[in-house]
Amino acid sequence: MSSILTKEATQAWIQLHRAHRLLLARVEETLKTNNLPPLVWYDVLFELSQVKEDGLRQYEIGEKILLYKHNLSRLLDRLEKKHFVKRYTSAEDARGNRIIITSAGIKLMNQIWPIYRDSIRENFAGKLSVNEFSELNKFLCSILE
Amino acid sequence: MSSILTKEATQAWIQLHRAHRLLLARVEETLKTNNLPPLVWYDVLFELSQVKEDGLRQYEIGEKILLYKHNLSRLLDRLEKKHFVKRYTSAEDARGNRIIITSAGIKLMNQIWPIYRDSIRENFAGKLSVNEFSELNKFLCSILE
DNA sequence: AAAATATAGTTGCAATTGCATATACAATCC
DNA sequence: GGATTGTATATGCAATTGCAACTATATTTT
Repeated sequence: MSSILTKEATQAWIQLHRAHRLLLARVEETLKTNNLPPLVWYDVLFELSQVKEDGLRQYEIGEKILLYKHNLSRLLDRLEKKHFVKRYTSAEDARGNRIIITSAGIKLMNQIWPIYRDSIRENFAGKLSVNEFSELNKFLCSILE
Repeated sequence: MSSILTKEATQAWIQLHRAHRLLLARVEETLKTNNLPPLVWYDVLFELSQVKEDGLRQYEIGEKILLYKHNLSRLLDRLEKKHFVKRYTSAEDARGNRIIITSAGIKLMNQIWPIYRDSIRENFAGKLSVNEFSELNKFLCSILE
């Protein structure tokens, strides 16, 4: 609760948010200029692509990508309207539905990834060594615990 | 341009964004339950409080907190309507204006900070040692270069 | 110095997000 | 097993954000 707030922690806090904002803005800009949808579409499609054919529940996607459930619900509306995902009801729990990615969704993912990847390369991957990224990742994981 | 995208860099990329989203969500939630405005209000007021009495230009604030100019313009509308900041025209450059923080703005900042600080303490400051935060900060600064 | 270009900020409108509440089903309690 | 509480998702509405175009002034070019 009342751990000390050092100068170092404060500085890291500020830089963390600056880094995120700047990097995200650059990726979004690149996607936009390539006529691709916002990054969060990719995030959802990616999570869906990682699982077997019976897909994911909305709340499972929400936990992975950290989005309010009502916003996810409407994001899925948009994705479904464009046929990138499909909702279907499963007997398992009739309150909700399961979401699966369609082949069009996979195709879109494959369109987005090379652009996204280049943006990560250009803005991020060259800035630190492998060991430094490994350290950075370790720190961030500790923070998320 | 085409630096290699290692597993380590990719992992760090993902964790960076997860960490940001989670931490920001927690801070915003805490602010809200304390009937305080969103964090970006604090960001603006803080930047204004760091400078002398003649304030900042909009584009200067924008550079610091990384916000589109049109969104900043309207954020300042809201802040000005509540008398937390004031716009005034300076002879220096008649295209724009300068923004200063009011005493009410300073008061609001001082209300937000203890809550914000507690949230940083609780969700962030205890997770790493001083040296680790220092390293983390160093890495993040390298990324921002 | 007039014309062309760039910069600072604003505004209308559409899309998205946040907030509160609603609906529908599940799980638990008595 | 009926009532209560909890969970999963959806929806109406207001606030915010993103996008494109616009106004006004500065700067640069010729």
